[in-house]
Amino acid sequence: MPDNAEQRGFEIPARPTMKDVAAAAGVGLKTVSRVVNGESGVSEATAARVRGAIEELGFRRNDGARLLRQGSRTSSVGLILEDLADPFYSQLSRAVEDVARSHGSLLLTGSSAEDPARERELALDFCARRVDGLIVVPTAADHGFLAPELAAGTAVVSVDRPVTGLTVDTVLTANRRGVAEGVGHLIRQGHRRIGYLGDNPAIFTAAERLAGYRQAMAHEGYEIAVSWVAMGKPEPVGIHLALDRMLSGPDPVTALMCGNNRTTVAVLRNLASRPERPALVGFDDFELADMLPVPVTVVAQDPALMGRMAAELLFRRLRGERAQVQRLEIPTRLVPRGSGELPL
Amino acid sequence: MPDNAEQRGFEIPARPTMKDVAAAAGVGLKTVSRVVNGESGVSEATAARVRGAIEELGFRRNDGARLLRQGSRTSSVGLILEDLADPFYSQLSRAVEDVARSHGSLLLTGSSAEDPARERELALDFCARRVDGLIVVPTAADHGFLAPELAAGTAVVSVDRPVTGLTVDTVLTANRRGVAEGVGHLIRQGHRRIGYLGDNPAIFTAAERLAGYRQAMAHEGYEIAVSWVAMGKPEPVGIHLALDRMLSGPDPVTALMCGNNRTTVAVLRNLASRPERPALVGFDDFELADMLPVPVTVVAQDPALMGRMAAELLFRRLRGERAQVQRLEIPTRLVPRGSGELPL
DNA sequence: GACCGTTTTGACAACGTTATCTACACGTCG
DNA sequence: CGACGTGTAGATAACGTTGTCAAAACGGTC
Repeated sequence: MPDNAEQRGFEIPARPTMKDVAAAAGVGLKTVSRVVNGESGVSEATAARVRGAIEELGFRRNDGARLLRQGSRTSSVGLILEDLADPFYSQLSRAVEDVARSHGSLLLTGSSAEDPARERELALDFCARRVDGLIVVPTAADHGFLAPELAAGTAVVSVDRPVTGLTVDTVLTANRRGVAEGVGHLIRQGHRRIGYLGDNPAIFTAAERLAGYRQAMAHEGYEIAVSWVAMGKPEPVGIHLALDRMLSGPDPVTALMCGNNRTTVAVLRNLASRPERPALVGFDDFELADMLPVPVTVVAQDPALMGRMAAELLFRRLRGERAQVQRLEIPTRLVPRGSGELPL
Repeated sequence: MPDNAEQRGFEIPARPTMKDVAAAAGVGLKTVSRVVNGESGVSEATAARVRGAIEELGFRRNDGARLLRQGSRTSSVGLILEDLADPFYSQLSRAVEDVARSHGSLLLTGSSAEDPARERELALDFCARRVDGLIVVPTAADHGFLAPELAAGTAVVSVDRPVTGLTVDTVLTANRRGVAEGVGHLIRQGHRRIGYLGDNPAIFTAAERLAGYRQAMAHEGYEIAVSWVAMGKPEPVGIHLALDRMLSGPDPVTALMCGNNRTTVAVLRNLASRPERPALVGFDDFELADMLPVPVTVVAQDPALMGRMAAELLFRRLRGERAQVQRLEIPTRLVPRGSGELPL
C-alpha cells in the first residue's frame, strides 16, 4: 500500500503562520505581528509567551506576504551578465553583491550566455518577482520590453555595455581610449606593423576596442593591412589561423594587441608553439599575467569598480534621485610588464 | 518650492494590477487571470481585448501574490558560499545556476566571507523569501538554526564542506585522498622531506587536506619536522616566513605540497625571489598553471561538477525523493606538468 | 464606585493573485 | 415549451502579513 503523498512526489509540509503562533500562545494575530516586528505596546509577559510559541513552532515570517501587504520595495536586485564563471564578471558580481548588502538587499543572479531570449526571460522573471532594480550586461538586442518596468519604478542600470532601446544609467570601460593607449605603447617601442585580435564585433566592447586600435594607428598615419585584424570568438583554431596570417606573408606584424582576456590567453598558448616572439599587449588584466615566462603587459580594467559604480547608481535612483541619466566611463590603466616592451 | 515626493526621496509609481487591466478591458478580474495564465474558457474576442489592455498598461503579473495564493513552491534556490569572486566558487555557482535554470528556478546568491553571522543572516533571509532550497558552503559554526526550515520542507545541501548540527546531503572533494595522491607523487620522485602549506585549519577542507599529507607521509614511515607544516591565511608575510623555515635550517625540504589555490600562487610568487627550486604540487587547478615558467603540477578538483551534483541532489529532494541522506566525494585528478617532477 | 487616561490587545480590511462556485446566455433535445 | 447541457463570465473567499481602529484592562483620582 504505497504512500500516496510520496507517490505524487511532493508534499510540502505546512509552515506555521502567525495564526498558528497566535493560537499556540493564546493571543491575537496582531500581537504576534507586533512581537515579530519588535513593535511597542506588548507587555513583556505576553511577548515572552509569543516568543516561546515562535521558537517551539519554528515560525519564520513569510516575507512574500509581508511585501505584498506593505506594497513597498522588495529589497532585492537582479544581476544579469554573460557568464558568472568568467573572472571579469565574477569580480563585478561580488562588488554588486557587497553594495547590495550594504543597502540591505539580496541579489538574484543570472547568466544570459549572450543569448537575447535568455536575457529577456531572466529580466522579466526578475521583474515578476518585483526586484527593486536590475543591473544588466546587455546583449545587443533591443531592450524596449523593459520600458514598462522602468515606468513602474524598477531601476535599471547597464554595465560594461550600453543598452539599446532604453535610456538608463550606464557604466562602461573607456574601451577606445584604453586600446589606443595600449597600441600607443607598442608604437612608442618602435612598432608600426601591429596586429589586432578581438572578439565578435557584434559585441559592443569588441567593436569599440577595434575602433580604438584603428584610431591609434590612424593617429600615427600607419596603414592597417587586411590580414592584421582578426575578430571572432577566442577559439584555438581561429586564433591559429589569424596568427598564421599575421606573422607570415609580405607584411608580418611585429606586435599584437589583444582585445580581451580570453583572446590574450589563447594567443599566448598559440605563440608557445611558434618561433616568433612578437610584442604583445592584452586588454583586461588576468591573474598570473606577471608570472608568465614573459610577463604580459596589459591595459587593465577594473571590474570591481564597475560593479560598485553600477550598483551605487542603482541605489541612488532607488533613493529617488532624479539626476539626469548618467554614462560613466571607467578609465583603464596600462600595466607594463615586459611583453609590450619587446623589441622589433 | 521643492517637489515633496522628491524631497522624501521615494515615491513608487503604482504598478497596474489585474484589477486595473480588468477595468480597462471592461471584464471581470478572473477573466484577466484566465487570459494571463492561458486558461481555457475565454472567448477569443474577450481574450484579445484583455491582451490589449495588458499591453497598453504594461501589466506584469506579481509573482509574489501568485505564490502566496498558491502556497506552492517559489521556484527559487539560494546559494551561499565564501566568495563569489573566487574562481573555484564562481565555477561552482555557474553550474548550480545552470541546473536551477533547467528546473525553472531562479538563483539567489550570497557571499558569507567565512563569517558565521553573515552566513546565518543570509540563510534566514533566503528562507524568509521562501526559497525552495538552500545550497551552502558552510562555515564551521553550528547550523541547528536551519532545522525548522528543513522540517518545513526547505531542502538543504551542503557543498565543499560538511555542515555541523544538521544531517543533509553533502558533496565534498576527496580531500585526503587527493592530497595523499599529490604527496605520493612527490615521494615517487624521490622526495622525503616534503613541506605542507595550508589554510587556516579551522576550515574543514584545510584540516582534511593536512590529514591527507600526514597520512601519506606516515604511510611511507617518513617523519615530519615541525617546521615543515604551515597553516594559515595565504598572505605574503606568512608564506614568506613559512618558506624561510622550511627551506633553511638543518632539515630543508626538497618539495612542497600546497593546500589550495591561493596558497599555491602565493608560494610561487615568493619562490620567484629565492634561489631554491623545490618541487611543488598544488591542490586545486588554476588558469595558466600550464603556462608558467615551470608548469605547475596540481591535484585538480572539479568545482563545476560539485555544483552540479549539489544542485541535482537538491532538486531530487524537492521532487520528493526520500532516499537516505547522501555524502558524495568527488574524486580529484592528478595533473603532472613539471613542477612536481623536479629532481631532489 | 464612577470617571479618566494610558496601556495592551484584537477584529477587520487590505495587498494582488488564484480556486471555487454560481449565474447567465446559448442551443439542443425530448 | 420546458429541461438540460455547454461554454463564458464574474462574485467571493482565501493565501500570510500589516495598518487602522476600536475595545478591553488597568491604575489612579475624586
